[in-house]
Amino acid sequence: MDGLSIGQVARQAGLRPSAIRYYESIAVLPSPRRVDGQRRYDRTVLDRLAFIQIAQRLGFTLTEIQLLFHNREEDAPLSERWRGLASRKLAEVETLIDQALGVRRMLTRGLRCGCADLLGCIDCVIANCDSPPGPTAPGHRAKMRGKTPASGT
Amino acid sequence: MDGLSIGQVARQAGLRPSAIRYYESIAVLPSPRRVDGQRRYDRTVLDRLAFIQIAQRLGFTLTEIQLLFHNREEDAPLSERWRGLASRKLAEVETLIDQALGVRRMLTRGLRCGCADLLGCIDCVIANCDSPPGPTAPGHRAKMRGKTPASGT
DNA sequence: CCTTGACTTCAAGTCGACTTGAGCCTGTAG
DNA sequence: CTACAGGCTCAAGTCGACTTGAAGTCAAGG
Repeated sequence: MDGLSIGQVARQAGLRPSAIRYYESIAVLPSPRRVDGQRRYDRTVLDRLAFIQIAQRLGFTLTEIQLLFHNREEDAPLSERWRGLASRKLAEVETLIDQALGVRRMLTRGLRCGCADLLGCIDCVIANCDSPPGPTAPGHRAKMRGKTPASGT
Repeated sequence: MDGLSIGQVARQAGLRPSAIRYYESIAVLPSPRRVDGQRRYDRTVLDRLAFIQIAQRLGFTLTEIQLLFHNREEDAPLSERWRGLASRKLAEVETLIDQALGVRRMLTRGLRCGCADLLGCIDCVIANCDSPPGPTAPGHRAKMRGKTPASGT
């Protein structure tokens, strides 16, 4: 058969057909050619979907992803806006990576130390101790505070 | 004043008071003591909130976070369930980090190369080229396929 | 005194990301 | 021929995570 059906694509991407139709409806995926009214995709769509899924996990909204994809449309100064968005997102991804490394540390430590839950572990990890939920090591708290202040009006 | 008001906490955490009340209502935050009917927090709540925000960005749901926090309740074999959840999450965080590194590469390359948008860049990056959206470097596509198949019935 | 601002509760609304359902068409297998 | 597995559209429903609105309490200040 010449091209993938929506079902095949869905299966290979780990999605439901409805999700793919939805992506198309919001222009995150291009509308593919039709054979007899049915969508036919080529394999490159799988790369797109893979990227979309990862980007989503990284906190991109579908709207942002859509912008990343075809910013060329419109009268925008061609790649200019893309670069803006992309570099902003790059920064976000970098801080996300930092934070993820932090959480990884937290979880690894948490699993190694004796805490019964994160409540203990947070203090424990913040205090940089490797040991049980002990009384409390002194003051160097507040470390991973680094969010976007944002959230206007 | 003895303890932080909900407004102060919200401001410092970059949230709205309503979000904090919401967290309390779903038991992600413990119900704090009240003075004259009003909530009074101590500063440790800020650490909790910082953790919550990061965990959310990493894809944890509030429900999961709630479980991470007080798994000690209930008849669960104490830290056992916590460890289960935590190590599952640890694995997720690790693959997330990998993927984030991948996306970072993609964005950096994209910004360095001449592509007008991600459509070009995806191919470009997958093809591992450093150059413009050229005709197409040959066949080594499909690289970053590594998701959880998941998504049952 | 009365307004203002910050707080309270509770119900309902919103937004993003899908899913589900109704009603229809179509190609293949028994 | 009929059944059944897909596919199609479009509208409505769902879920998580909050926000908003209505209606009320309370303390400080002009």
